Amino acid sequence: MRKKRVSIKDIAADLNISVTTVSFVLNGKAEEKHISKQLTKKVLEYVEKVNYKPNQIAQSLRTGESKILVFMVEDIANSFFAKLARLIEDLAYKKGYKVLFCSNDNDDNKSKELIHLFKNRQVDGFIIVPSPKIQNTITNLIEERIPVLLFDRYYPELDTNYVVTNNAESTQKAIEHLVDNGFKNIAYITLDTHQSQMEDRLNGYLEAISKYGLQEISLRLPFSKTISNQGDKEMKTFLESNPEIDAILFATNYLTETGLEVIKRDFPGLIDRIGFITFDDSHLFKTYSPSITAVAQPTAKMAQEAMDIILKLLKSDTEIPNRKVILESSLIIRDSSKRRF
Amino acid sequence: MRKKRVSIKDIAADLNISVTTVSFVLNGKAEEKHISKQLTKKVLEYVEKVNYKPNQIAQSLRTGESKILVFMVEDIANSFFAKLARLIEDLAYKKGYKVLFCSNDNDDNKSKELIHLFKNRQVDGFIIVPSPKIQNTITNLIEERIPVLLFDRYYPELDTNYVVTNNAESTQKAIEHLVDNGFKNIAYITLDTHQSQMEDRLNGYLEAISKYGLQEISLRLPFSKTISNQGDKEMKTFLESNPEIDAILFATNYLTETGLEVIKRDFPGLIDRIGFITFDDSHLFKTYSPSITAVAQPTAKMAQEAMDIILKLLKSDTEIPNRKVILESSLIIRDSSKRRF
DNA sequence: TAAATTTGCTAAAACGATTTAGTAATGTAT
DNA sequence: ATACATTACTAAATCGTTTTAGCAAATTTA
Repeated sequence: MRKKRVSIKDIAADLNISVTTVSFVLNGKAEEKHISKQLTKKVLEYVEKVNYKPNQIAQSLRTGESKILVFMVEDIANSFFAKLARLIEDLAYKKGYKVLFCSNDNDDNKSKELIHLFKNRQVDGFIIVPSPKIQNTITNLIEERIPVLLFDRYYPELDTNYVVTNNAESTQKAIEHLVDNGFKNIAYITLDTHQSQMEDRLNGYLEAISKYGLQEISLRLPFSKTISNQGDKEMKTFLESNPEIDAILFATNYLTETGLEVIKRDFPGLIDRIGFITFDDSHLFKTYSPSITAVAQPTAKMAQEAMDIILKLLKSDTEIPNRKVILESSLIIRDSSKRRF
Repeated sequence: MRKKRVSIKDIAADLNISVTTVSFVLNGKAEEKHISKQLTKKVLEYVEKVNYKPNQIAQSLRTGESKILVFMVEDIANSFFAKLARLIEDLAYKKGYKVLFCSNDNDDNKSKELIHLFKNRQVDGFIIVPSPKIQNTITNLIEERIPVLLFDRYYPELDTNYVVTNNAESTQKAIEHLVDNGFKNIAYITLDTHQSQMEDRLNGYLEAISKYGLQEISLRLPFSKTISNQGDKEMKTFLESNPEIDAILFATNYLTETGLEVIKRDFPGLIDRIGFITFDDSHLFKTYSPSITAVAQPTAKMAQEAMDIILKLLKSDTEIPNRKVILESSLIIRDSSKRRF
């Protein structure tokens, strides 16, 4: 049998006063509600003594606030999202919010289910890395005036708050850098999805390619939930049938992992002859052979902006103009993208 | 103004019946409570029509159950824990539980604060990667009969449920493997903490060393919250002052990251001459140069066992015997630990 | 046909907080 | 002396469920 926790009622009974009084004192309204200094002190001391902590579930039911935020990502095991999760966790706790993380696998049904689940738990707000087509669900949230913020990707046709990075410019810069280093046949390996982050990255690549009058050589892999070895075979045939390739840009981190495997296994020595850039940095890229050039997204800033926005939404009851934040990624240049000879 | 959600009361009013009846129907007790088939059907259909979903906060308040589990780790950004988080998330959701992840930075105060925080939120259970000295807080939880499970590390003096891996045997095997490959001066780089997982790993190393009559060469770095470049300088001087070292075993993943940086930066070529093994595998180790041998903990099994245990605890009101699960890690042998010449 | 049982349903308490709308007692202004 | 304000506090409603206890009508049993 679980020991009964002390409630505000117990305190009131023990002190022979009403729960109202206790509640007022606990909520710092003693003065405003004309509770005498002595009684206030007495209550506070007793509360301290019995180590009373209010039941947050009851508070939530009464106030409608849960002090819980949801951070929904594609996959919390992905290092990019894990990193962000940690940053957001820290910022949220500082403001008295807890964070429920969940992974949607970029799947619409899962996203919707999760959102409904959390609505019923009265979470206070959502930071969402949206799957391809959940505009309606997002719209519903907005109409119900629940704070929502899209993250990492957004819907161009939907007027919402979002925090993303300058994806097009980033790939563009990456390609320019490769061109500067003498690479001419630059391949791009991405996912076959129309989500903004990927479309933007692709557009950046295409624009840069056309700007320099280069050939487009791209591989668009279907999105699959099994992240490991995604597109293994496709990449191999792609590289075999395009032997002119002298540089590759990968659109996201797990594609890069597979890419490195394929290259190292099936094309020995190639890694040291081609230009190689990936989206999303990893600790190990610094010491990899060759060290890997990466587009690093400003995770700390992204988390900070996200929290700023969601907190603002939480505070104001009145409609406030949507904020659309686009942060700059930086190209961390390492050996893999330099002409080496 | 947030649109008011439909409540069980609304439904009762709309159908001109009592909330009790609605509740019974919704909870599948229609038959047991002798609610007629027709009325049951009517209620169900109406509920479906207005898309009613019970308010879980109210349910929690009434039942004392929140359907929320806490998974407290050292750092959710650490790939080992992020991976586990995802596995646990998936298992929990299948059973109707949500998971709150939080990071304690291996700090006792933070751990305690978090635990208190969540107790007030009436979470149903805790899976905890405990910081060095929170035995008392854990004991309190147990005494309050709240389901707890220690994870990744445990307190030998505390009789609790836990899921860990065979750390001592793992490092022992790792050293044996290095010995088999002709390495003789095997260094061990670890954290200066007395937590079980690290003590066990150290003991495994020491036993193996003494078994083969080798010299102990170990570096114990103070634990620090800033994970990046932890012990950078110490490692450098350690390697400089122990030039006889021909192999290194790293006790945990972030030490390995720093280790690789130091070796690649300050001791060019060394990585190809020494034996190198790390605890915790990474995708990139497979294609690293040289590919890195790693002790891989059975994350999927760990998560599964953890959920099994916590679910059992959640179900039974009666005391059940503590389960102490020790799972086997596997040594994934790659080039870095082989004698190469 | 009376008693007992079953059927079909509901009123109201409870979970633990917050908050509105009071009351009684005292103090102040006119 | 009367009206008005202020002080110090509280009763009761409320949030949205679950659950206990119970009632009236219909049905079965004796």
